[in-house]
Amino acid sequence: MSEQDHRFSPREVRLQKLQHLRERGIEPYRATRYEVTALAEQVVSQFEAYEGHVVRVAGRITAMRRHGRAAFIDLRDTSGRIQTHWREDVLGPSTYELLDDLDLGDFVGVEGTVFKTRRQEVTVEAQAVEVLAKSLRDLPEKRHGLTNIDLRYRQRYLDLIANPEVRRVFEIRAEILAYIREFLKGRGFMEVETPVLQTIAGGTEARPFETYHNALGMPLYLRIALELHLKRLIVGGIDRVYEIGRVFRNEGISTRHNPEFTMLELYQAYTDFHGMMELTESLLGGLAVHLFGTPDVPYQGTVIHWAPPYPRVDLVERLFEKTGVRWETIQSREDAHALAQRLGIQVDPRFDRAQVMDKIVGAVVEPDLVQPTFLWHHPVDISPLAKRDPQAPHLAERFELFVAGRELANAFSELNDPLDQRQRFIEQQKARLAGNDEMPPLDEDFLLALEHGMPPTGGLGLGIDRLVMLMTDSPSIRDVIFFPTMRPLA
RNA sequence: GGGCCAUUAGCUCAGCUGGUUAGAGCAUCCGCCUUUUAAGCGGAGUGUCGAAGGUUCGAAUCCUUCAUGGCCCA
Repeated sequence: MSEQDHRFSPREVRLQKLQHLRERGIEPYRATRYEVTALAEQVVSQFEAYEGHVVRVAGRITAMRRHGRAAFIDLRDTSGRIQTHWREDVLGPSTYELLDDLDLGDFVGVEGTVFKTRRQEVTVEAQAVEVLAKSLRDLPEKRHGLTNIDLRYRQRYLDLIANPEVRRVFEIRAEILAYIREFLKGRGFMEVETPVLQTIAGGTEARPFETYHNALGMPLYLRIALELHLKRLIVGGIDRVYEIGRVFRNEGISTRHNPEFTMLELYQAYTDFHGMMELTESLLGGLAVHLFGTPDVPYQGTVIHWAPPYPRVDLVERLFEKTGVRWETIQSREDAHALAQRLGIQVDPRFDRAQVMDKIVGAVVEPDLVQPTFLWHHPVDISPLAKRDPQAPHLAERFELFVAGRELANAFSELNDPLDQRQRFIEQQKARLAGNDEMPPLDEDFLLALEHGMPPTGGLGLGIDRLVMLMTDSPSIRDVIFFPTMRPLA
């Protein structure tokens, strides 16, 4: 290396080192396997068992402390960090000089004897080393890590290297998914996969992404919900069925919204929304205890108590308590906008009655629901797929679960009256024609399935990303999705 | 869509009431160092100050527009 090296970029310096290694007969990308006999964390935590024995460890170099003819080289593998010690008189000058061409970020394998240093650090005294891969780019600075939030999402691998706590969030995410699958298996549910590409994106109200199938010569849409296909499977006799899958909504991006996110939807025949409440409480209470050994989990400064039972709050009654207004007295779009104005709630003037009422509930009822709470008894006119309450036919057998003021789950006694369902779809078409472009088109194929007969069924949808946020104390949905949707760099 | 904020070295950041040649730590490069661990000691270079215009004798700094991102609102 000459004194002119400062004129080269970090990448150019590393390319020169790569070339130098090759000139010495070492090909850093040739190694295909390295027989690892111990993980870093094992050697450290089980030092007594490993002391004096030879181990083979492999990992990324995260620190180099050189002391002339000896050096401490930290390696990081999937389990953690271990220190290795390289001595020129042990390795021989030619091997020891490899250090001149190694950088932070390179992968090496080290074989050597386990010992403890004066400072009582468990260390591998290298007897043989092997270059396993060279890194051509600098890693983020180690003291502060990578804090540029944009880069953390765009180059998540650097975030994972620099900020070890990030990995913990995704480990919990994986554990949550595993627990849900285990729980549902225990209750006799079958996991299925249904189409992502659909000719009609229904099951909720949202703008879909549109694409085009060349061979069929027709537009297709990415699903916005799992609902309508899973109900077809209920019709087909799979009495307990669920899917955990990605759904796509062509809407804004925020700390709570990513255009693609993960939903759990499950359907159980011969039960209703009360059954779904019991299942939801049992699932979530058990999950918290499984993850943390306690049902009390902190979220953004508040402790959430996940243990069942959760309070049931009647939406219409709570709205009346908060505003003095009964939902059924708001008959028109104009009434709804007038109420919003009286309450000082800003709404899009183009909103129809149901959209305005939804906004009002969101503003006056939902923020108070910090501890897990079932908000139930939604009006039928905002619940097009839910059964009517026989005692109050304008209200639906439906609930939404709120936690930390946000909707986490949505469930109902599924509407299985094909004629009522058709009428509700027709109402949606009126709203669609009136300009509400979140309304799905009428789905004749689904109605055909319903007309063949669907048993009484309880259904539940639950936002996995929001659940992971709550369980990992993450303020943004981007903290629980490895690669959130980002505008590409120019 | 609206408001506020941010963008300076590979990374984390200072500098901003306009004023000499834009700084620090980590990382990098050179030299020394065989039990260090934010190793240490000595030396060196970091750069289209997000982009384009404008004001000015003079702009990282002030103004405008744009780009990207963040937070809040819709």
